Amino acid sequence: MDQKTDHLSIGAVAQAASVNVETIRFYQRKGLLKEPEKAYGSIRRYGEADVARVRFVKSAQRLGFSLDEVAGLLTLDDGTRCNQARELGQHKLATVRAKLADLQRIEAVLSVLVRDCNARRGTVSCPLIAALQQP
Amino acid sequence: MDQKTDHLSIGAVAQAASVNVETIRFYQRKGLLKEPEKAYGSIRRYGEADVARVRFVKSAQRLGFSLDEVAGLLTLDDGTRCNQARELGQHKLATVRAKLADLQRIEAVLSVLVRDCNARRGTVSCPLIAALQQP
DNA sequence: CTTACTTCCGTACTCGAGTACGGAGTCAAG
DNA sequence: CTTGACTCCGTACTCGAGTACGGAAGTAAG
Repeated sequence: MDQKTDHLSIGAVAQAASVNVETIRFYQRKGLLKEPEKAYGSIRRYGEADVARVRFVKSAQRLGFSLDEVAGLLTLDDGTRCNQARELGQHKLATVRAKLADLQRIEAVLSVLVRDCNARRGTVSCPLIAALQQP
Repeated sequence: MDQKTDHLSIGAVAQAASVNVETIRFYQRKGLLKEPEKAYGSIRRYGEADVARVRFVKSAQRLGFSLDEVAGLLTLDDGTRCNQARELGQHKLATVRAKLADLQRIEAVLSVLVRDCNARRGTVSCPLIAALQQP
C-alpha cells in the first residue's frame, strides 16, 4: 500500500466504493479487508488500494460469489495463481448454470399457468391454484 | 375438513408431505396452517387437507414464491378468485424473468472469464482476477 | 404394564449479508 | 473555540426459512 495515498477516511472509502460505512467495518470483521493502524489519538486512514479491494468484493458478489468465496479469490489477488482462480470460477459457473436451469423451468411452468389464467378466466377453479394443489 | 379423515398425527403429515415435523409447526406459527383442536389430554389429529396444504406451500415455493406470498395465494385457495391469483402469478413471473436476465448476464461474463483463464494460462496477471479489479 | 417412540410447547439457535444504535472521541469550518 | 459532522467500537438487531433442544405428557407394540 502506497503510504502517500493513505489519506482517505472510512467514509470516503465507503463513498468511493458505493457502500455503507458499516459494510466496510463488517468486511474488516470478516477479514476481507484489513484495518489500517491509526496514529495516536487519531482516526484510521485508507488508500486507493482499499477502495479497489471493496470494489473487487462487490464485483465478485455480482457474479454470484459469496463472501467466503470472495475471501478465497482475494488470497489469489496477486494475479499469479491463475489455475486456482480458474477453478473457483469454473465451480461457480457450474452453480450459476444450475440455477439458470432451475429458473428456466420455473419460468416455463409459471408462464403457462398465468397464460391459462388469462385464457380460461371464469372457470370454476383457477388453473394456477389448481396446479399448485398437485403434489 | 372432513372429520372422518382427521386421523393423521403431525409426524404422518410431515412424512406425507415430505417435510420435517418442525416445518409443520413453523408453518402453524406463521399462520399458513391451522392447528387442529386436540381432544382432552390427547394429541392433535390432521387430515388429508392439511397434507395438501403443506404440498401447496412447497409447490408454490418451488415456483419462487416466498412464504408471505404463499400466504396470499392461500387466501385464494377456494380457486374462485382467479383474477387475484393471476395477478400474483404475473408479478412473480416478472421477478423470475428479471432474475433470469441477471443470471444470464452473469453466466456470459463468467464463462468468458473462465475461458480466458484457460486460454491465456501463464500470463503475468490472471484475467479473472484482473476483471474483478475493474470498478 | 413397560418400553420406546411421538407429540407438545416454548425458546433459542443457524446462516448470510449486512444494518442500527449509542456514547465517546476526533476533525474541519467558521 | 465552538459546533456539527464524522469516526470508533462493541453489541445487538434484521430478514427468511427453517432446525435444534429439552422436559413432560401421550401412544403403540409386545
